[in-house]
Amino acid sequence: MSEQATSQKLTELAKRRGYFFQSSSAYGGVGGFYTFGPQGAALKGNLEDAWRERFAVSEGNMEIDAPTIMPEPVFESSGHLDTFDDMLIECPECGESHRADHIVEDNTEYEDAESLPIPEVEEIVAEYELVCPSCGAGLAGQAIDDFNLMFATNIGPGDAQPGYLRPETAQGIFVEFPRLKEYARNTLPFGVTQIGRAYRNEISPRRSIIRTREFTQAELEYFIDPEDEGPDLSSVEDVSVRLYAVGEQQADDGSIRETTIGEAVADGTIADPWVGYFLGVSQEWYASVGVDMDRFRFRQHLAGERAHYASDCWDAESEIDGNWIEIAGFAHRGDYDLSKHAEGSGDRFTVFRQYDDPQTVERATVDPDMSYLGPEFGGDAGAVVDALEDLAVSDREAFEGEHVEIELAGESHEIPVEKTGFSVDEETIAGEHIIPHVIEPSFGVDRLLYTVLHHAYAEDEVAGEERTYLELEPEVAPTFVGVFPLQSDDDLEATAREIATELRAAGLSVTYDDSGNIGRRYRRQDEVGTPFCITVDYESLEDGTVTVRERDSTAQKRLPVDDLAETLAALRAGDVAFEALEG
RNA sequence: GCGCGGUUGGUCCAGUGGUAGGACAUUAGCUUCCCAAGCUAAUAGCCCGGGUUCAAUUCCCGGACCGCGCACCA
Repeated sequence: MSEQATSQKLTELAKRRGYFFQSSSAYGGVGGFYTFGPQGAALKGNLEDAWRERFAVSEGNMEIDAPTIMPEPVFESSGHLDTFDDMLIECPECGESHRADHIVEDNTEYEDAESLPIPEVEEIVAEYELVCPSCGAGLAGQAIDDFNLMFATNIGPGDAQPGYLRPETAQGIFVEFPRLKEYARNTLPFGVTQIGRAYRNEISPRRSIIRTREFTQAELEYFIDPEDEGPDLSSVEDVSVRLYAVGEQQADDGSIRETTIGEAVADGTIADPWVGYFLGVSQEWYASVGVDMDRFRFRQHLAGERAHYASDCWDAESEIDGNWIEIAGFAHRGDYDLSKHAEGSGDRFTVFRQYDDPQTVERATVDPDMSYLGPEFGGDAGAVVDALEDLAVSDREAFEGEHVEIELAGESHEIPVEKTGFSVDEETIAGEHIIPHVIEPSFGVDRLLYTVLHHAYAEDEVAGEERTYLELEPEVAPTFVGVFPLQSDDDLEATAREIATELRAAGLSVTYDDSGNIGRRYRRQDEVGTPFCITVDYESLEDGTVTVRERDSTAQKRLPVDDLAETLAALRAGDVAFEALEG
């Protein structure tokens, strides 16, 4: 079976069995939007729960849930208004679209064409007689399209304030930093997670749910002290990883570096130990939810590819149809985001770092007697105070005599020292305000879901009949167990329904099915990836046991109904293997 | 956004200037003591708009959507 065929079969299966499908198709459909069906929504929820458990709960991080619409100034500060705004110019000859700002920068002395207004760029194109990079046709007179990847909207009625649907969830965390740091009791490091939707008005959505206009991200923003030397790597240093670092990419000979997190951090391949830590945690987590590690790697961003503020950046990639797709990004963003929001908002986006040993400094200050300076200098009194303050800092000795001399507008004035309130005090400085740095692991949930389905897709033969099944991990499988009566029979059906009800009460995702023969029902569950099926037969009515059948092996065991909920819960949690069960 | 190809029951496809057929799936009944079996029946479809025509699912034009290539993917 070719990879291409797998992808087509998977899309067909996803539609037929309720994993995902094009939205609004009754109205002709709309590009780049997908609805997750009953199975897909459950799988997505399970993946999000697993992510939350690993990256929020286990790590001791805080989860928040911010709005998807934010006002324009947020995106002015974050840089998205500029960088998500493309100037496209279309060639009248060959019809290809190009970035007008790039053409201008490449062929003229203008260096930052992106920041110029569109009419000006159009003028430059005409003035320099710039041509299409593809076919050489002249571009003068062609209109430049302003294309912003962010969805714009208005907040409130009337002269509403402009807002945008967030193009990434991260800003919802960054803008709330001043409050979030309070919840973290002003101590670094701390992490904040968010699982939510983000929106990008893609020019050309493609390839099923891999590139859509509305998608779900699971992001962690981990705030560290800029001088932080990194985490304890002992829990991840032995994790084997496949790294497609800059060197391998430049060699372009298909090589990949097989190493461990510990080694890669030690030899500097992974520049930042925090990034290394999250790569290790993520790889193990990906494996636990069913990503095939033979079709998984970490790829380092090339210098020209990463954002200017990111010092080291890696993507997690999975292989689909022979292509590598990005399913997560890991970036050291420095203090870029918090600095920008501090600048844009005027709020303080810092944490107070106490020194190990408080520093004591001597400070010379003045506390002038205004009842003297006021009458004496009138409107110039304020300027006199400023001059005294400056002088206290720059020249304490000036205050040693009876009078202190200051210059004001070229004139010299003498002021009695006793009226200046001059004093030298010891002051203790306990620490300083610092802007934390941010490590950002950012996961694409939809692409993960697609990868998990793709990697789970399997075909085999059972008793001479072809079978399609999804080898989903029990922890994330949307339906965990199917319950069937062996055949049409009131007693069997009643017992089977009872068992289904009990298992649901125990918190398991159960489906009941009495339609068609038993084999057909097994195949139905195989195709949606249900890991276990339970069949009630006549023996069950007598001795209280049922057949439990495992999806991947199709092996069966007879197990007592009394322990069923407990046994299944253990199977789901991975505490026990099916082969190891007595029965 | 450009180019090429495509769009017919739930799914995958065939086909036609006189409004359609198969396979699988689904539902009901029969059968069936563990892997898509069999029999009977039922449900269900020509992407949207305009044009040509006595008549358009079919031909033409435009649009939407899907796939692939180019571009884009901070």
